[in-house]
Amino acid sequence: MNVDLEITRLRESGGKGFEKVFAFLRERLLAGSLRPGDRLIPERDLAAQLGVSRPILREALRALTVLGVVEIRDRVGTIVRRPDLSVLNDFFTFAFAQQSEVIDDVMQARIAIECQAVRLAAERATVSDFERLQQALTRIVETIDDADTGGEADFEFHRTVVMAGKSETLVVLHDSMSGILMRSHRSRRELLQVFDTMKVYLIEDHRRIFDAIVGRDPEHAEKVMREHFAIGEDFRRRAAIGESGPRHAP
Amino acid sequence: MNVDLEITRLRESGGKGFEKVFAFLRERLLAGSLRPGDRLIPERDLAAQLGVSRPILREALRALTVLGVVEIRDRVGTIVRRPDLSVLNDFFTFAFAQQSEVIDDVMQARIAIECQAVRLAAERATVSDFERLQQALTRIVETIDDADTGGEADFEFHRTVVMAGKSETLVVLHDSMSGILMRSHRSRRELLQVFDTMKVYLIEDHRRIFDAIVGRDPEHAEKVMREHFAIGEDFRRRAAIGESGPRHAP
DNA sequence: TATCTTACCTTGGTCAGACCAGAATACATA
DNA sequence: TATGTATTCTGGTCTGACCAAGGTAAGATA
Repeated sequence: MNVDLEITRLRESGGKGFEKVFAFLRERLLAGSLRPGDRLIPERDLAAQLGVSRPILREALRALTVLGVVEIRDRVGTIVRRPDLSVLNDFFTFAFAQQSEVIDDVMQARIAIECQAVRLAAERATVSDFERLQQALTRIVETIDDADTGGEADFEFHRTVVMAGKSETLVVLHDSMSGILMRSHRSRRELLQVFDTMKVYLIEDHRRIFDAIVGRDPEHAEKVMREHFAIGEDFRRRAAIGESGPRHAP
Repeated sequence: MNVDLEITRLRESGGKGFEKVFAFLRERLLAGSLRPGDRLIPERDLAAQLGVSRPILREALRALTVLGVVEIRDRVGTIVRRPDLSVLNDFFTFAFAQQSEVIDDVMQARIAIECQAVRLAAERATVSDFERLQQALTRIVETIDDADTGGEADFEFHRTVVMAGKSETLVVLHDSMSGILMRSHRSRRELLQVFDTMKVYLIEDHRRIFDAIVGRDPEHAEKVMREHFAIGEDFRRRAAIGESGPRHAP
């Protein structure tokens, strides 16, 4: 009954097809009358009830899909999902990719995320996190001479730190920027390897971060992490000076 | 020519219609061959070129629309947009509606952003930033007795701080979370006002943040900001304890 | 009777072609 | 040259259809 009323109001309400259907579903989702795990009625029926064609309904469902609100399972049905923050990944990828010359700016966000995450990690990390960090650290040492795998090991360590912070939001944000940072990193990493002191810096810094986390010292952990970034920035600057022109063609 | 090659690869690539089209457009967008302001070719032509039907293409375009990447203008065409933050508010709305625990987690991200931003602000803030901060501070004092405008003034001050950091990325991220945090803030703010000491805390803390920025002391600025959040968290906790049941009906 | 097969129905995935209304544009006219 | 009109183009939507595979229940088998 309740539903019928809403649908009646839906037909009257402004909006062109897609808009009204999307708004309708959005309301139902937000109001909680559709809860995670629920299965929507078949597309054909739903389309009929909403007074739109199936393609239009599917546009709306697809829109909700990219928002992570529902999941369309082939030959099964449309299931309401508990949205996880991973959909932000898509968005940030787009958002950041288009302002491509702002890598340095994105770096500020990465620093923000990691400094907070390492604090949380120092408080919340479990024994398994310690193990994972230890492994990542080992891998950094092992791959110290290789640019490719070395870069990956570096990122992996930092990612492990963030995950040890147990904040899904921070993890997602961090992952979101990893893509572009990774890309920019790839283009400069050869340069970095020319410095021999780099190796020491890479290994020692990460070990100190690890120690601070294991030592349950958030304050110190952040301090070390911040220094780590500062030194990295310094290396990068020095490398840039050696480089003739930092402009890449798009 | 280049395009043809990609399209050929597209046809071969796995994925079911929608998936491949979405992935294709995504690549073009990310790669930068499609830039903000560009108008896509007509749906009919694009669908034909991609080897899918128009409804499927529209599903993909709709998906990109909710991500804020493109804008479908009726009877005009599909225009590539530079994604703005409003999309994120949509998302956080959904995420929040179904699990209120996210708030606490998002708060960690806000702390991360602001602590980094306040550091940058201490380094980069201009005289006009100082003025804006001063104004925001004044407004906090003026609205100290009103829950509604007081909350806004509070947020405005923090937003001003982030903007003074001159990092576009941090501003974007911060704005993204403002929506959801604002909403949660609204529901608890009455509770906070019961403490008289709150007023002192609110005014003094913000003034100390302001002073640290003006004093060009990043280290201290972050410290004060962090303490500010810690105390706020403490107030919130105490308020929660005073409350009988923190569960809200959905 | 209990279990295994199999045929059928449902459901999402996709397509083709069509119609509409309004924006954009070209063109004819004053 | 300026203006108004006709045509084309574009998104918005609908209809009806076909496919492939998951679910299910009737029927076959042990």
